[in-house]
Amino acid sequence: MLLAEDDERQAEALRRYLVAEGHETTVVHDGETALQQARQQQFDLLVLDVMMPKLDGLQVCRTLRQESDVLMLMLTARSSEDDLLLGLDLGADDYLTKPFSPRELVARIRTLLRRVRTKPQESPAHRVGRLTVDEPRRTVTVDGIPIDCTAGEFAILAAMIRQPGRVFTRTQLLLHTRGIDRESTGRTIDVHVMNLRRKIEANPRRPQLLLTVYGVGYKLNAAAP
Amino acid sequence: MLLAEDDERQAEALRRYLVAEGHETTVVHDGETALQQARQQQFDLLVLDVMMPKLDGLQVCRTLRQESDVLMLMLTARSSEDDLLLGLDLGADDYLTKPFSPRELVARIRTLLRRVRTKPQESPAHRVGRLTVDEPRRTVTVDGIPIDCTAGEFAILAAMIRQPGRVFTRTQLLLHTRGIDRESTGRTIDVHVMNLRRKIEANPRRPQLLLTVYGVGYKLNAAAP
DNA sequence: ACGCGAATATCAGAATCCTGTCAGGCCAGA
DNA sequence: TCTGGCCTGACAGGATTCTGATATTCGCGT
Repeated sequence: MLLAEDDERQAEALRRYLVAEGHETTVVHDGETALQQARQQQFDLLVLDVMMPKLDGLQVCRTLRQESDVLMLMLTARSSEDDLLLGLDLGADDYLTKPFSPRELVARIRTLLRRVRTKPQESPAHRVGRLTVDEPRRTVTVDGIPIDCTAGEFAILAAMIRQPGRVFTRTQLLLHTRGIDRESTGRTIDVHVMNLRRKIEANPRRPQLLLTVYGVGYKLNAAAP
Repeated sequence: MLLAEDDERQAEALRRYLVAEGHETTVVHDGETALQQARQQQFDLLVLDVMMPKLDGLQVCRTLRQESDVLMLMLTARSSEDDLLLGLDLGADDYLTKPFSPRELVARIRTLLRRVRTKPQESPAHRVGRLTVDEPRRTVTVDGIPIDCTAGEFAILAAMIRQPGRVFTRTQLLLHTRGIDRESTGRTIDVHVMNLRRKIEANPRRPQLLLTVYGVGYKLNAAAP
């Protein structure tokens, strides 16, 4: 779970509450970092304060909703109805007005999570052919043999194995490695892919798993032995 | 959608609001009838007032949650936190305290529905006759046999299969392949179409799928075997 | 049915773009 | 400071796209 709240004291109080409830919680203090983290890691839920430096919660919400279906719960000090409606319309899944009790936050979180958890039974480790990627553990194996991956390499693999077969452009992959939406004319992604192939492919010259889609980007071969 | 609210005046006001939003709405005035209706019909969402005759909203919620995963939104006049927590823990998906504005109700409903609707959205593969085009995967099949396409060829097919039967001019198709508006007097598109026909048509000389519209451009035959 | 001009199909070489790969510099953490 | 990872720019080989020229087909008027 990601908690984005710029008031450090309040953030810490909430974090303890959440951890006590059994939620692994990452805390950030501004919108930009929140966006970056959310793009790099797959959280089960984001708790976003509306008022934050650099990028406010509403902007983070709107931006992320374009890219993902992750659950988002907004916190606001303001109680104006318009803000509330705006938040929900932007794609937030719930909304809480300060001051609120930690118990209520926890209850709403439980409700949101129950809704998604009862639907897709997600297995902890993704698998495609002889390749497995375990996101929580950050481990990669090929034929059961563990592979050492750097952070960037893992981000690319994780993004791709979430939707095997789907084609990702370099820009999309950059989003997952760096979080920031930055244009890059360079060969960054290519280099990462090359390094990955050296690690996971039997013959890096003839990739079986990590395929290139000429003129577009890369994809994982969903139909691999 | 099922609306269970014992105050007839308020029920009618909400019903109008919901209908205006495009929701087919059934109204009942007590918990027993609500339960009965919900068991008979499959609603996309139940809006339950907590205070109702015969069976209150919390009881309806608890009972139904044993039997189904239907979305439930609770309305309550009481604002005590305990009631709120109870409602959510019983399995409600959202909770609204009176007085609330109809706009807020509508916004929350939209949020709840969006979440479930975006879930079973997994088959974005277009199909016309024996041809299928899967955009995220960038795959093309004819009679289930995968076809190799270049980026430009795929762009043309994808554009056309989004609106089968519609005629595209060469200029429009160029826009899809090159992205930018660029004048071309040449035979570029014709060449791509020819290459495509070789790949997807049984007899490229007598196209069945990718038809030419003399003097205008090309189209996909929407009525293909 | 026939012929004519215009539009399209086809071909192959040229021009362009894309990727794989390498080496060097930069940056942050140990 | 040192190390490992990341980014950048350059280059070559290869795939794709474009460009003309030429052949074929179409629409239409006779």
